[in-house]
Amino acid sequence: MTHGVPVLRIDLGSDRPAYEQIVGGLRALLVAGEFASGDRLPPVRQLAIDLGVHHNTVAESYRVLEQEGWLDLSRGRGAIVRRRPERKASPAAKQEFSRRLEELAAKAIADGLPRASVAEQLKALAGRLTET
Amino acid sequence: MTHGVPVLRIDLGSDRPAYEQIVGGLRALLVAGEFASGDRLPPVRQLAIDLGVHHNTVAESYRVLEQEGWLDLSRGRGAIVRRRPERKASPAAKQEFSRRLEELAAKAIADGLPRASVAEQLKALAGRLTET
DNA sequence: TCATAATGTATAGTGTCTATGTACAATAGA
DNA sequence: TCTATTGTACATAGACACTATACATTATGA
Repeated sequence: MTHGVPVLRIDLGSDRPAYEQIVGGLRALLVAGEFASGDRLPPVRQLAIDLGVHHNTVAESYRVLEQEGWLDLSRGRGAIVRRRPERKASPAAKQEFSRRLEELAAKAIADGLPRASVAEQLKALAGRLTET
Repeated sequence: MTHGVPVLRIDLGSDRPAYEQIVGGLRALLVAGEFASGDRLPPVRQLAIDLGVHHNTVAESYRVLEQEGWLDLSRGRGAIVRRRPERKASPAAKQEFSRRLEELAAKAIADGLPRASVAEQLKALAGRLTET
């Protein structure tokens, strides 16, 4: 009955689909190395309760991550984190990232964040990515 | 009959809604100061043809930008860029940006972009935002 | 072993969103 | 005024997001 700290939080009021927020949040944790290979993610029903959504919504998210190679899913056993082979970036992926990044920053500035503040966050993340 | 360079390009194959890509792309241009107050955006039908979508789809995008204060819309006259009062960033906006940024970077890395490359792009954008 | 709980999966239903087709209304320009 | 230009309104089709419910598989422990 481990009901420790929820792995994740989402914004139900957001116009962004819940399953997408879940995928994005978990992927970020996975990329950050927060889970070791063999670790088990919470059961869909448990995470669903924590987040306030239906368990099928969590299941859908898990399936996306399985598709991406992050998870092994099976009934009865759960969602197990997998060692995932590095993949080679497509040129499209790089361009997509570039575009989305620009749009995201523009949105933040449009929302009133000072450019300096946005730049600061960008540099901070860049630093976190290159350290070690 | 000015049919100069298209203002914008979108990816019709993307799972991202076309109108959202249009909004995001135009907003980025607006934030970058590519349009002066009083400039006219292309008529919905013209841009629709350039992008390969229905004119109502472009119209929906224009309406979003009008809602955000970027445009003045009216029949017969077109979509005119407006001077837009700066707004004060809500705490939620800052947190939202932070979260989205992390997820975006994680997605890029998951797609195979080297962390160094992602960091590079982040720093490059930060530089562009702070110059001048 | 066997019953039961735990866990992911399948399917159907409902409401919303996205994009389009078509017709309409307001403005500009000759 | 007449016509072209431009944004708008509304209906429709299809896809999508989320939920309810039942099912299949695996683990657990008596």
